[in-house]
Amino acid sequence: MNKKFTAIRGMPDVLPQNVAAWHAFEDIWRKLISAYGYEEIRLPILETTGLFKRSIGEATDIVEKEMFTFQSKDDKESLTMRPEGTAGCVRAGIEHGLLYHQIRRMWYMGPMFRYERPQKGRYRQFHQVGVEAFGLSDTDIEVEQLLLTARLWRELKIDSAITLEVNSLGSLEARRKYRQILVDYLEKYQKDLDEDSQRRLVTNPLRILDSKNPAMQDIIAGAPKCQEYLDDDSVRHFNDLLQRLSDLGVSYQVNPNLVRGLDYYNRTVYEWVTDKLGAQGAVCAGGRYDTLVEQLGGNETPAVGFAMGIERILLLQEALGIESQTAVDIYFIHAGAKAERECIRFSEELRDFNLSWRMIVHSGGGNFKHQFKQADKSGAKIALILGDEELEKGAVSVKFMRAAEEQLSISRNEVKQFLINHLGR
RNA sequence: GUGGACGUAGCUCAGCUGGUAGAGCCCCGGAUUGUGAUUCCGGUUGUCGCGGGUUCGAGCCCCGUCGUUCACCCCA
Repeated sequence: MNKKFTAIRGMPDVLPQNVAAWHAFEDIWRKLISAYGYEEIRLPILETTGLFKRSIGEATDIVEKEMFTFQSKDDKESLTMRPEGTAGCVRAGIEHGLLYHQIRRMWYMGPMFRYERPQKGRYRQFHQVGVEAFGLSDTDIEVEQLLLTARLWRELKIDSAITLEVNSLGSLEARRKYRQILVDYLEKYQKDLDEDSQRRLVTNPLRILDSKNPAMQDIIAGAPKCQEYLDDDSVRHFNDLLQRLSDLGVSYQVNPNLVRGLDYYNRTVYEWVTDKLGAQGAVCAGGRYDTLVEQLGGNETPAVGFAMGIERILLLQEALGIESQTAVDIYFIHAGAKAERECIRFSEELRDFNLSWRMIVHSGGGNFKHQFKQADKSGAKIALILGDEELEKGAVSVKFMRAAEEQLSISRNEVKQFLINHLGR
Protein backbone atom coordinates (compact mmCIF):
# COMPACT_ATOMS: atom_id res chain seq x y z
CA MET A 1 0.00 0.00 0.00
CA ASN A 2 1.23 3.43 -0.88
CA LYS A 3 1.22 6.24 1.57
CA LYS A 4 -2.11 7.96 1.93
CA PHE A 5 -2.17 11.71 1.76
CA THR A 6 -4.37 13.79 4.01
CA ALA A 7 -5.49 17.39 3.94
CA ILE A 8 -3.21 19.66 5.90
CA ARG A 9 -4.26 21.02 9.23
CA GLY A 10 -6.95 23.66 9.21
CA MET A 11 -7.57 23.41 5.47
CA PRO A 12 -10.68 21.28 5.13
CA ASP A 13 -12.24 19.94 1.93
CA VAL A 14 -15.76 21.03 1.13
CA LEU A 15 -17.52 17.79 0.24
CA PRO A 16 -20.20 17.47 -2.47
CA GLN A 17 -23.00 17.17 0.09
CA ASN A 18 -21.99 20.54 1.54
CA VAL A 19 -21.46 22.44 -1.66
CA ALA A 20 -25.18 23.08 -2.08
CA ALA A 21 -25.12 25.33 0.98
CA TRP A 22 -22.21 27.31 -0.48
CA HIS A 23 -24.02 27.76 -3.77
CA ALA A 24 -27.19 28.87 -2.04
CA PHE A 25 -25.22 31.46 -0.11
CA GLU A 26 -23.32 32.67 -3.19
CA ASP A 27 -26.50 32.97 -5.27
CA ILE A 28 -28.24 35.07 -2.64
CA TRP A 29 -25.14 37.17 -2.14
CA ARG A 30 -24.53 38.02 -5.79
CA LYS A 31 -28.13 38.98 -6.31
CA LEU A 32 -28.21 41.15 -3.22
CA ILE A 33 -24.89 42.93 -3.64
CA SER A 34 -25.56 43.89 -7.24
CA ALA A 35 -28.91 45.29 -6.12
CA TYR A 36 -26.85 47.80 -4.13
CA GLY A 37 -24.68 48.66 -7.09
CA TYR A 38 -21.42 47.17 -5.88
CA GLU A 39 -18.94 45.75 -8.40
CA GLU A 40 -16.93 42.60 -7.94
CA ILE A 41 -13.15 42.77 -7.96
CA ARG A 42 -10.99 39.64 -8.13
CA LEU A 43 -7.71 39.80 -6.30
CA PRO A 44 -4.64 37.58 -6.01
CA ILE A 45 -3.98 35.44 -2.97
CA LEU A 46 -0.32 36.41 -2.75
CA GLU A 47 0.78 39.93 -1.91
CA THR A 48 4.01 41.52 -0.75
CA THR A 49 4.41 40.95 2.97
CA GLY A 50 5.00 44.65 3.54
CA LEU A 51 1.47 45.46 2.37
CA PHE A 52 -0.05 43.62 5.30
CA LYS A 53 2.48 44.93 7.79
CA ARG A 54 1.69 48.47 6.75
CA SER A 55 -2.10 48.11 6.71
CA ILE A 56 -3.00 45.64 9.44
CA GLY A 57 -0.26 46.85 11.77
CA GLU A 58 3.15 45.50 12.76
CA ALA A 59 2.18 44.83 16.36
CA THR A 60 -1.04 42.91 15.69
CA ASP A 61 -1.29 39.17 16.28
CA ILE A 62 -2.20 38.61 12.65
CA VAL A 63 1.04 40.08 11.41
CA GLU A 64 3.22 38.93 14.27
CA LYS A 65 2.41 35.24 14.23
CA GLU A 66 -0.48 34.28 11.99
CA MET A 67 0.70 34.88 8.44
CA PHE A 68 1.74 32.30 5.87
CA THR A 69 4.89 34.02 4.71
CA PHE A 70 7.75 32.81 2.53
CA GLN A 71 10.50 34.07 0.23
CA SER A 72 9.86 34.40 -3.50
CA LYS A 73 11.69 32.02 -5.85
CA ASP A 74 14.36 34.56 -6.66
CA ASP A 75 14.73 35.25 -2.95
CA LYS A 76 14.30 38.96 -3.58
CA GLU A 77 11.10 39.59 -1.67
CA SER A 78 8.89 38.27 1.06
CA LEU A 79 5.42 37.08 0.01
CA THR A 80 2.38 36.43 2.15
CA MET A 81 -0.88 34.58 1.55
CA ARG A 82 -3.55 37.18 2.28
CA PRO A 83 -4.94 37.00 5.83
CA GLU A 84 -7.76 39.41 4.89
CA GLY A 85 -8.97 41.23 1.81
CA THR A 86 -9.01 44.96 2.50
CA ALA A 87 -5.28 45.52 2.03
CA GLY A 88 -5.22 43.89 -1.40
CA CYS A 89 -8.38 45.68 -2.46
CA VAL A 90 -6.96 49.08 -1.53
CA ARG A 91 -3.65 48.24 -3.15
CA ALA A 92 -5.38 47.29 -6.41
CA GLY A 93 -7.63 50.35 -6.24
CA ILE A 94 -4.66 52.69 -5.94
CA GLU A 95 -2.57 50.81 -8.49
CA HIS A 96 -5.24 51.06 -11.18
CA GLY A 97 -6.52 54.52 -10.38
CA LEU A 98 -9.91 53.25 -9.25
CA LEU A 99 -9.95 55.48 -6.20
CA TYR A 100 -8.72 58.67 -7.80
CA HIS A 101 -11.23 61.45 -7.06
CA GLN A 102 -14.17 59.15 -7.33
CA ILE A 103 -16.65 57.07 -5.48
CA ARG A 104 -16.21 53.30 -5.67
CA ARG A 105 -18.24 50.44 -4.31
CA MET A 106 -16.51 47.07 -4.60
CA TRP A 107 -16.76 43.54 -3.23
CA TYR A 108 -14.73 40.35 -3.39
CA MET A 109 -14.93 36.78 -2.22
CA GLY A 110 -12.33 34.09 -1.69
CA PRO A 111 -9.99 32.17 0.58
CA MET A 112 -7.97 33.84 3.33
CA PHE A 113 -5.14 32.29 5.31
CA ARG A 114 -4.19 32.58 8.94
CA TYR A 115 -1.82 30.32 10.84
CA GLU A 116 -3.89 29.72 13.98
CA ARG A 117 -4.93 26.64 15.94
CA PRO A 118 -8.12 25.46 14.27
CA GLN A 119 -11.32 25.16 16.26
CA LYS A 120 -15.04 25.47 15.66
CA GLY A 121 -15.62 28.24 13.13
CA ARG A 122 -11.93 28.93 12.74
CA TYR A 123 -9.69 27.46 10.07
CA ARG A 124 -6.31 28.18 8.53
CA GLN A 125 -7.88 28.50 5.12
CA PHE A 126 -11.26 30.14 5.41
CA HIS A 127 -13.45 32.15 3.10
CA GLN A 128 -14.58 35.71 3.34
CA VAL A 129 -16.85 38.02 1.47
CA GLY A 130 -15.62 41.57 1.72
CA VAL A 131 -17.22 44.86 0.80
CA GLU A 132 -15.48 48.24 0.54
CA ALA A 133 -16.76 51.71 -0.37
CA PHE A 134 -14.36 54.56 -1.12
CA GLY A 135 -14.75 58.31 -1.29
CA LEU A 136 -17.66 58.74 1.12
CA SER A 137 -17.23 60.35 4.51
CA ASP A 138 -20.82 60.80 5.62
CA THR A 139 -22.68 58.22 7.71
CA ASP A 140 -25.00 57.31 4.86
CA ILE A 141 -22.46 54.81 3.57
CA GLU A 142 -22.21 53.07 6.93
CA VAL A 143 -25.99 52.96 7.01
CA GLU A 144 -26.13 51.53 3.50
CA GLN A 145 -23.74 48.74 4.38
CA LEU A 146 -25.54 47.92 7.60
CA LEU A 147 -28.88 47.78 5.80
CA LEU A 148 -27.29 45.56 3.19
CA THR A 149 -25.98 43.10 5.77
CA ALA A 150 -29.23 43.17 7.75
CA ARG A 151 -31.05 42.27 4.56
CA LEU A 152 -28.59 39.47 3.89
CA TRP A 153 -29.32 37.90 7.28
CA ARG A 154 -33.01 37.99 6.48
CA GLU A 155 -32.47 36.37 3.10
CA LEU A 156 -30.33 33.66 4.72
CA LYS A 157 -32.92 33.24 7.49
CA ILE A 158 -30.37 33.75 10.24
CA ASP A 159 -31.46 37.24 11.30
CA SER A 160 -33.06 35.93 14.49
CA ALA A 161 -29.69 34.66 15.73
CA ILE A 162 -27.56 37.72 15.00
CA THR A 163 -27.28 41.06 16.76
CA LEU A 164 -25.38 44.20 15.89
CA GLU A 165 -22.82 45.81 18.17
CA VAL A 166 -21.41 49.22 17.31
CA ASN A 167 -18.82 51.56 18.72
CA SER A 168 -16.77 54.56 17.72
CA LEU A 169 -13.01 54.73 18.05
CA GLY A 170 -12.85 58.42 17.19
CA SER A 171 -10.24 60.00 14.99
CA LEU A 172 -6.83 58.42 14.85
CA GLU A 173 -5.48 61.29 16.90
CA ALA A 174 -8.18 61.02 19.56
CA ARG A 175 -7.62 57.30 19.68
CA ARG A 176 -3.92 57.75 20.24
CA LYS A 177 -4.58 60.19 23.04
CA TYR A 178 -7.09 57.87 24.66
CA ARG A 179 -4.71 54.96 24.34
CA GLN A 180 -2.12 56.85 26.35
CA ILE A 181 -4.67 57.78 29.02
CA LEU A 182 -5.76 54.15 29.25
CA VAL A 183 -2.19 52.91 29.55
CA ASP A 184 -1.49 55.44 32.30
CA TYR A 185 -4.54 54.18 34.18
CA LEU A 186 -3.76 50.49 33.72
CA GLU A 187 -0.13 50.85 34.73
CA LYS A 188 -1.31 51.76 38.20
CA TYR A 189 -2.80 48.28 38.47
CA GLN A 190 -0.02 46.53 36.62
CA LYS A 191 0.60 43.93 39.31
CA ASP A 192 -3.11 43.01 39.38
CA LEU A 193 -3.33 42.44 35.66
CA ASP A 194 -3.37 38.87 34.39
CA GLU A 195 -0.67 37.58 32.09
CA ASP A 196 -2.59 38.29 28.89
CA SER A 197 -3.40 41.81 29.92
CA GLN A 198 0.20 42.54 30.90
CA ARG A 199 1.23 41.58 27.41
CA ARG A 200 -1.56 43.57 25.79
CA LEU A 201 -0.56 46.63 27.77
CA VAL A 202 2.33 46.92 25.34
CA THR A 203 0.88 45.41 22.17
CA ASN A 204 -2.80 46.40 22.17
CA PRO A 205 -4.03 48.07 25.37
CA LEU A 206 -7.53 48.72 24.00
CA ARG A 207 -8.06 45.00 23.84
CA ILE A 208 -7.79 44.68 27.60
CA LEU A 209 -11.23 46.28 27.82
CA ASP A 210 -12.54 43.24 25.97
CA SER A 211 -11.02 40.72 28.40
CA LYS A 212 -13.30 37.89 29.54
CA ASN A 213 -11.33 37.20 32.71
CA PRO A 214 -13.67 37.88 35.69
CA ALA A 215 -10.72 39.05 37.76
CA MET A 216 -10.18 41.92 35.34
CA GLN A 217 -13.73 43.24 35.37
CA ASP A 218 -13.31 45.65 38.30
CA ILE A 219 -10.27 47.24 36.77
CA ILE A 220 -12.01 47.48 33.41
CA ALA A 221 -15.12 49.01 34.93
CA GLY A 222 -13.06 51.76 36.50
CA ALA A 223 -11.10 52.51 33.35
CA PRO A 224 -11.55 55.78 31.49
CA LYS A 225 -14.15 55.36 28.75
CA CYS A 226 -13.18 55.67 25.15
CA GLN A 227 -16.25 57.71 24.38
CA GLU A 228 -15.33 60.42 26.87
CA TYR A 229 -12.22 61.16 24.87
CA LEU A 230 -13.67 61.21 21.39
CA ASP A 231 -13.14 64.30 19.28
CA ASP A 232 -16.25 66.41 18.65
CA ASP A 233 -16.55 65.52 14.96
CA SER A 234 -16.44 61.81 15.73
CA VAL A 235 -19.09 62.19 18.41
CA ARG A 236 -21.33 63.99 15.93
CA HIS A 237 -20.65 61.31 13.35
CA PHE A 238 -21.43 58.50 15.79
CA ASN A 239 -24.64 60.08 17.09
CA ASP A 240 -25.77 60.74 13.56
CA LEU A 241 -25.19 57.10 12.67
CA LEU A 242 -27.12 55.82 15.67
CA GLN A 243 -29.98 58.19 14.94
CA ARG A 244 -30.24 57.02 11.36
CA LEU A 245 -30.13 53.37 12.35
CA SER A 246 -32.96 53.94 14.79
CA ASP A 247 -34.96 55.80 12.15
CA LEU A 248 -34.54 52.91 9.75
CA GLY A 249 -35.44 50.24 12.29
CA VAL A 250 -32.02 48.62 12.51
CA SER A 251 -31.59 47.52 16.11
CA TYR A 252 -28.15 47.73 17.65
CA GLN A 253 -26.28 47.67 20.91
CA VAL A 254 -23.55 50.17 21.66
CA ASN A 255 -20.56 48.27 23.02
CA PRO A 256 -17.95 50.71 24.36
CA ASN A 257 -15.44 47.88 24.68
CA LEU A 258 -15.68 46.81 21.06
CA VAL A 259 -12.22 47.12 19.53
CA ARG A 260 -11.19 45.74 16.18
CA GLY A 261 -8.00 43.72 15.90
CA LEU A 262 -6.77 45.57 12.88
CA ASP A 263 -5.02 48.88 13.29
CA TYR A 264 -6.53 50.77 10.40
CA TYR A 265 -10.00 51.46 11.77
CA ASN A 266 -11.17 54.85 12.93
CA ARG A 267 -14.56 56.17 14.02
CA THR A 268 -17.21 53.54 13.29
CA VAL A 269 -16.53 49.91 14.13
CA TYR A 270 -19.13 47.18 14.36
CA GLU A 271 -19.65 43.45 14.66
CA TRP A 272 -22.57 41.19 13.90
CA VAL A 273 -22.40 38.53 16.60
CA THR A 274 -24.14 35.31 17.51
CA ASP A 275 -24.12 33.11 20.59
CA LYS A 276 -24.79 29.95 18.58
CA LEU A 277 -21.27 29.20 17.39
CA GLY A 278 -19.37 28.46 20.58
CA ALA A 279 -16.41 30.70 21.10
CA GLN A 280 -16.49 32.26 17.64
CA GLY A 281 -19.21 34.87 17.97
CA ALA A 282 -18.30 37.30 15.21
CA VAL A 283 -19.93 36.47 11.90
CA CYS A 284 -19.31 39.76 10.19
CA ALA A 285 -17.28 42.78 11.18
CA GLY A 286 -16.25 46.08 9.74
CA GLY A 287 -15.97 49.80 10.08
CA ARG A 288 -14.44 52.98 8.78
CA TYR A 289 -10.81 53.34 7.75
CA ASP A 290 -10.30 56.85 6.47
CA THR A 291 -6.51 56.88 6.58
CA LEU A 292 -5.61 53.55 5.03
CA VAL A 293 -5.66 54.59 1.39
CA GLU A 294 -3.23 57.40 2.08
CA GLN A 295 -1.12 55.12 4.24
CA LEU A 296 -0.75 52.76 1.27
CA GLY A 297 0.35 55.51 -1.08
CA GLY A 298 -2.93 56.84 -2.46
CA ASN A 299 -4.67 60.16 -2.01
CA GLU A 300 -6.53 60.88 1.18
CA THR A 301 -9.75 58.87 0.68
CA PRO A 302 -12.41 58.05 3.23
CA ALA A 303 -13.45 54.39 3.22
CA VAL A 304 -15.89 52.04 4.89
CA GLY A 305 -16.02 48.27 4.64
CA PHE A 306 -16.72 44.96 6.26
CA ALA A 307 -15.99 41.26 5.87
CA MET A 308 -17.92 38.16 6.79
CA GLY A 309 -16.77 34.59 7.33
CA ILE A 310 -18.63 32.24 5.01
CA GLU A 311 -17.91 29.11 7.06
CA ARG A 312 -19.35 30.78 10.14
CA ILE A 313 -22.50 31.82 8.32
CA LEU A 314 -22.96 28.30 6.97
CA LEU A 315 -22.29 26.86 10.41
CA LEU A 316 -24.91 29.18 11.83
CA GLN A 317 -27.45 28.10 9.22
CA GLU A 318 -26.69 24.51 10.11
CA ALA A 319 -27.13 25.24 13.83
CA LEU A 320 -30.52 26.74 13.04
CA GLY A 321 -31.53 23.71 11.01
CA ILE A 322 -31.61 25.50 7.68
CA GLU A 323 -30.82 23.05 4.91
CA SER A 324 -30.19 23.51 1.26
CA GLN A 325 -29.76 20.75 -1.22
CA THR A 326 -29.62 20.44 -4.94
CA ALA A 327 -31.60 17.45 -6.14
CA VAL A 328 -31.40 15.74 -9.47
CA ASP A 329 -34.47 16.33 -11.61
CA ILE A 330 -34.39 13.54 -14.13
CA TYR A 331 -32.79 10.09 -14.15
CA PHE A 332 -32.62 8.19 -17.43
CA ILE A 333 -33.16 4.45 -17.29
CA HIS A 334 -32.73 2.20 -20.30
CA ALA A 335 -33.50 -1.37 -21.30
CA GLY A 336 -31.77 -2.75 -24.32
CA ALA A 337 -28.72 -1.93 -26.35
CA LYS A 338 -30.47 0.45 -28.74
CA ALA A 339 -32.19 2.26 -25.90
CA GLU A 340 -28.93 2.79 -24.10
CA ARG A 341 -27.49 4.66 -27.06
CA GLU A 342 -30.71 6.54 -27.61
CA CYS A 343 -30.72 7.68 -23.97
CA ILE A 344 -27.62 9.77 -24.48
CA ARG A 345 -28.89 11.25 -27.71
CA PHE A 346 -32.27 12.07 -26.21
CA SER A 347 -30.79 13.60 -23.07
CA GLU A 348 -28.65 15.88 -25.23
CA GLU A 349 -31.77 16.91 -27.11
CA LEU A 350 -33.40 17.86 -23.83
CA ARG A 351 -30.32 19.78 -22.74
CA ASP A 352 -30.41 21.72 -26.02
CA PHE A 353 -33.97 22.59 -25.08
CA ASN A 354 -33.42 23.47 -21.42
CA LEU A 355 -30.06 23.37 -19.72
CA SER A 356 -31.40 24.05 -16.25
CA TRP A 357 -32.86 20.60 -15.67
CA ARG A 358 -30.41 18.44 -13.78
CA MET A 359 -30.18 15.12 -15.56
CA ILE A 360 -28.27 11.92 -15.03
CA VAL A 361 -28.14 9.21 -17.67
CA HIS A 362 -27.64 5.82 -16.09
CA SER A 363 -24.38 4.22 -17.03
CA GLY A 364 -22.61 1.10 -15.89
CA GLY A 365 -25.28 -1.38 -16.92
CA GLY A 366 -27.42 -3.31 -14.51
CA ASN A 367 -31.00 -4.53 -14.62
CA PHE A 368 -34.14 -2.47 -14.07
CA LYS A 369 -34.14 -3.04 -10.35
CA HIS A 370 -30.60 -1.82 -10.03
CA GLN A 371 -31.25 1.21 -12.21
CA PHE A 372 -34.30 2.20 -10.20
CA LYS A 373 -32.29 1.89 -7.06
CA GLN A 374 -29.66 4.24 -8.46
CA ALA A 375 -32.38 6.62 -9.58
CA ASP A 376 -33.84 6.60 -6.10
CA LYS A 377 -30.48 7.26 -4.50
CA SER A 378 -29.79 10.18 -6.80
CA GLY A 379 -32.86 11.88 -5.38
CA ALA A 380 -34.33 12.36 -8.85
CA LYS A 381 -37.89 13.57 -9.09
CA ILE A 382 -38.67 11.88 -12.38
CA ALA A 383 -37.40 8.75 -14.06
CA LEU A 384 -37.44 8.62 -17.85
CA ILE A 385 -37.43 5.05 -19.08
CA LEU A 386 -36.44 4.07 -22.61
CA GLY A 387 -36.95 0.51 -23.76
CA ASP A 388 -36.14 -1.01 -27.14
CA GLU A 389 -39.78 -1.87 -27.78
CA GLU A 390 -41.16 1.52 -26.90
CA LEU A 391 -38.44 3.13 -28.95
CA GLU A 392 -39.88 1.54 -32.10
CA LYS A 393 -43.21 3.16 -31.34
CA GLY A 394 -41.72 6.56 -30.53
CA ALA A 395 -42.84 6.31 -26.92
CA VAL A 396 -41.17 6.94 -23.56
CA SER A 397 -42.19 5.91 -20.06
CA VAL A 398 -42.17 8.41 -17.25
CA LYS A 399 -42.45 7.77 -13.53
CA PHE A 400 -42.57 10.05 -10.51
CA MET A 401 -39.97 8.70 -8.15
CA ARG A 402 -41.54 10.03 -4.99
CA ALA A 403 -45.12 9.11 -5.75
CA ALA A 404 -46.82 5.75 -5.74
CA GLU A 405 -48.40 6.34 -9.13
CA GLU A 406 -47.95 3.88 -11.96
CA GLN A 407 -45.51 4.83 -14.63
CA LEU A 408 -47.16 6.10 -17.76
CA SER A 409 -46.23 5.93 -21.36
CA ILE A 410 -46.27 9.09 -23.44
CA SER A 411 -45.11 9.89 -26.93
CA ARG A 412 -41.69 11.38 -27.43
CA ASN A 413 -43.14 14.62 -28.68
CA GLU A 414 -44.95 15.11 -25.42
CA VAL A 415 -41.90 14.75 -23.20
CA LYS A 416 -40.76 18.38 -23.28
CA GLN A 417 -44.19 19.70 -22.40
CA PHE A 418 -44.53 17.05 -19.70
CA LEU A 419 -41.26 18.13 -18.10
CA ILE A 420 -42.14 21.80 -18.29
CA ASN A 421 -45.41 21.07 -16.53
CA HIS A 422 -43.72 19.22 -13.70
CA LEU A 423 -40.30 20.85 -13.38
CA GLY A 424 -40.78 24.31 -14.78
CA ARG A 425 -38.21 25.87 -17.07
C1' G B 1 2.09 28.88 21.66
C1' U B 2 -0.99 26.65 26.25
C1' G B 3 -4.78 23.26 28.26
C1' G B 4 -8.84 19.34 28.17
C1' A B 5 -11.28 15.31 25.39
C1' C B 6 -10.80 11.74 21.69
C1' G B 7 -8.33 8.45 17.78
C1' U B 8 -11.45 0.46 16.73
C1' A B 9 -14.54 -1.47 9.40
C1' G B 10 -16.55 3.88 4.06
C1' C B 11 -19.95 6.32 8.28
C1' U B 12 -21.84 6.26 13.76
C1' C B 13 -20.01 3.71 17.65
C1' A B 14 -19.62 -0.95 21.44
C1' G B 15 -15.57 -3.79 23.33
C1' C B 16 -16.93 -5.50 31.12
C1' U B 17 -11.10 -6.00 36.21
C1' G B 18 -5.44 -7.23 29.80
C1' G B 19 -6.68 -13.65 26.76
C1' U B 20 -5.55 -13.61 19.44
C1' A B 21 -12.06 -8.15 17.05
C1' G B 22 -18.17 -6.75 17.22
C1' A B 23 -23.20 -3.99 16.20
C1' G B 24 -26.04 -0.61 13.30
C1' C B 25 -25.97 2.13 8.70
C1' C B 26 -23.88 1.68 3.79
C1' C B 27 -22.61 -1.81 -0.15
C1' C B 28 -23.40 -6.74 -2.77
C1' G B 29 -26.47 -11.31 -3.55
C1' G B 30 -31.04 -13.90 -2.68
C1' A B 31 -36.37 -14.60 -0.94
C1' U B 32 -41.09 -12.20 -0.50
C1' U B 33 -45.30 -8.24 -1.35
C1' G B 34 -46.14 -8.19 -9.42
C1' U B 35 -41.34 -3.56 -9.88
C1' G B 36 -37.41 1.43 -6.87
C1' A B 37 -39.36 1.79 -0.81
C1' U B 38 -40.95 -1.93 3.62
C1' U B 39 -39.89 -7.16 5.66
C1' C B 40 -36.75 -11.64 5.88
C1' C B 41 -32.10 -14.52 4.87
C1' G B 42 -27.00 -14.49 3.54
C1' G B 43 -22.23 -12.06 2.31
C1' U B 44 -17.79 -8.40 1.90
C1' U B 45 -15.01 -4.89 4.70
C1' G B 46 -10.18 -3.76 9.69
C1' U B 47 -1.55 -3.89 10.09
C1' C B 48 -7.88 -1.47 16.74
C1' G B 49 -3.55 6.31 14.31
C1' C B 50 1.98 5.23 14.43
C1' G B 51 6.56 3.71 17.31
C1' G B 52 8.53 1.73 21.59
C1' G B 53 7.89 -0.65 26.61
C1' U B 54 5.62 -3.96 30.60
C1' U B 55 3.46 -9.08 30.16
C1' C B 56 3.23 -16.02 28.67
C1' G B 57 -0.33 -12.70 26.22
C1' A B 58 -2.43 -5.54 24.96
C1' G B 59 -7.64 -2.40 21.33
C1' C B 60 -7.59 -2.32 26.67
C1' C B 61 -1.65 -0.69 31.18
C1' C B 62 3.04 2.81 30.64
C1' C B 63 6.16 6.28 27.58
C1' G B 64 6.71 8.85 23.14
C1' U B 65 4.79 10.60 18.55
C1' C B 66 1.24 12.14 14.93
C1' G B 67 -3.72 13.48 14.02
C1' U B 68 -8.82 15.17 15.21
C1' U B 69 -11.72 18.19 18.26
C1' C B 70 -13.09 21.89 21.92
C1' A B 71 -11.37 25.91 24.83
C1' C B 72 -7.59 29.90 25.95
C1' C B 73 -5.04 33.58 22.92
C1' C B 74 -6.64 36.06 18.55
C1' C B 75 -10.15 36.75 14.98
C1' A B 76 -14.38 36.38 10.05
